[in-house]
Amino acid sequence: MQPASLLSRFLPYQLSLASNAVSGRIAMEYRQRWGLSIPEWRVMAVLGDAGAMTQRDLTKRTLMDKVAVNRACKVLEERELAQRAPNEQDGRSHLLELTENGKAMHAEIMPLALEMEAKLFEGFSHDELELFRALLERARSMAEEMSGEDLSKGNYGLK
Amino acid sequence: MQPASLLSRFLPYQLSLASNAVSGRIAMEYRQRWGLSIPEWRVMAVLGDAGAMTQRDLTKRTLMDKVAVNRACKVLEERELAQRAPNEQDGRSHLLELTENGKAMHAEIMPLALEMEAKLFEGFSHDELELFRALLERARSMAEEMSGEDLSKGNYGLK
DNA sequence: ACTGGCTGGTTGCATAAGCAACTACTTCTA
DNA sequence: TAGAAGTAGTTGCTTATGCAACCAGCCAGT
Repeated sequence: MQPASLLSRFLPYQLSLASNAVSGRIAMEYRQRWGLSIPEWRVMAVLGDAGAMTQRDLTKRTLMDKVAVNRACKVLEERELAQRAPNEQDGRSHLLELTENGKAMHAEIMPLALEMEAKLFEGFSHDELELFRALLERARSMAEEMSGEDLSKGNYGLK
Repeated sequence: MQPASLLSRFLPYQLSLASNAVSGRIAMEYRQRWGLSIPEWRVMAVLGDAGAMTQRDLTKRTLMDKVAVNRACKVLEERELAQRAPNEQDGRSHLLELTENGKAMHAEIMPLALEMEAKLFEGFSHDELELFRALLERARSMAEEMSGEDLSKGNYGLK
């Protein structure tokens, strides 16, 4: 029943399982309550937190693919949660910002996010969580450093 | 340049970034060296570790979707890394086992896996790594427990 | 032994996500 | 200031991945 093999002790595997479970749980919550995907949620979180910005800024902030950002923005615009204003500085891009609807949703969304985070990691001390962050950060930087490329998006180095 | 927002402190987000980076790095390695995907690699790891078994056993051991297991097995069989023997106990299934080629590859693959794991997490003590495992395990069980379903495979509760 | 329900495996369909290519605009350089 | 080169955004294509549906073989209860 339980996988008692070498695989189950393999840390990258455990990391993948935990990430999938957590992401899946959160995705389900946002999808059921507000019909938002994770990319859409991330864009809303950043716009609500930092105010109007271009898609380029959003890709930097979220570390998502520019296509993912674009598609998320399109959906948010169609749902009238965000709107695009002309960018005076650069005619190629627009400034994205939350609408009143979007701001209202953002105000509901963030508390739930923090609540879920707290629930998922309850029972661990502040120090343990900081160590956890440090380990995650280190694993990520080691993985990226080993190849010099950004591996977070399915580009398996086979351009 | 750097994302200095609330999002970047959100633990599920950090977890996702780390997992993607690590998985991407490992996937690249296996793909470049042996042309194996992660599901294929996992199946080989389990078969090499625990010997012949059915696809059903493999889904239990790897915690992957049965379709993913099936497709991985099909590829391994076509590449003559694994073969299917009739299952005396149950006419619906077959027993999968590594071929000589498969065993030879397995013998190369596992050391590299452990080496990569060591590299990714070098600089942390044994205790820190055990705590890391515990945190990952806890996050996973909390996420699964919250919904009572298996969320690891993209089923976002919308059956 | 037969029938209904169950389970392992397989296939097809739908969706998500990434890359390449393209357009429109900007910026650099001569 | 004209042309070259670079960049933001967009669209289309390809691949990966999950679920639903299906088939074949197993196993109760009768």
